[in-house]
Amino acid sequence: MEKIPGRPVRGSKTGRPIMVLLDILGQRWTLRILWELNAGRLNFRALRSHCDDVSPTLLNKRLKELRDLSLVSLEDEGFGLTVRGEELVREFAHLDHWANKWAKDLNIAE
Amino acid sequence: MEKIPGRPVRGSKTGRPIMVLLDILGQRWTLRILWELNAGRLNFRALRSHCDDVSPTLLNKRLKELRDLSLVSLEDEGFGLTVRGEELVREFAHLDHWANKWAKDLNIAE
DNA sequence: AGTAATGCTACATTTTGTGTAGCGTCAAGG
DNA sequence: CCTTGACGCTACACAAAATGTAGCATTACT
Repeated sequence: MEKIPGRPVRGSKTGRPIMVLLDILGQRWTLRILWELNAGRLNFRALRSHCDDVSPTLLNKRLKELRDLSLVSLEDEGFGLTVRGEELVREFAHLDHWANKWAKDLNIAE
Repeated sequence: MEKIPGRPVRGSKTGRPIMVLLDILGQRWTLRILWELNAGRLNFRALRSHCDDVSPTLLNKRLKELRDLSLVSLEDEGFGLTVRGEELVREFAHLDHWANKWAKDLNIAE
């Protein structure tokens, strides 16, 4: 079934946009794909290798979803984020920095 | 296998913290759990019902991971975010607002 | 015609998630 | 004491999702 805000989603009968979003981002590789595309456009095979050779089956599935949701587009230069996609990634753009700090703290704490 | 920054993860041989993080957040219910706990402490059963009755098997699994990573803690008042967990959620705290705008735009565009 | 690159599909296997029932522990009430 | 109820959590059979490998169809260039 297609995932669209307003439509109920696995894990939420309401279809509240935030729940749809969390459901989508909580699928394997979705976050990673957005992350990799944020660094620049890539064609299918290049994106695949950037994503540690995720299976093409799944990559294609995710790209379809992301394109349906207007977060990713495919143009001559390859796959890339739409304006909306860029906006979304910007919302958690500090994750990289945070993750490094977190990792450092964890190593100390354990 | 345990998920810890520095350790290779499904989808990344390097173990770069950001990759570990994206891998964890990209598991079903992880983002949602953090989101629900961000609104306040909850006990196991309450959290479960907030998460649309996710299976206890999985909820327990996720909570274990999140506790290992010092993002969630269990105290007398129930499960809740640690200081680090709160920090993390803050990194994408604007998602709710963004998701509403996104949903509105999508409905117009389709 | 031959070669190479593109996005993408098929399919058998493995991994992950689901749903229901219920266990073991503990604290309060009768 | 002995139920009763709430707690975190586990067992297990079933279903869904992800993986990995091979390769197809199309386009463009030689």
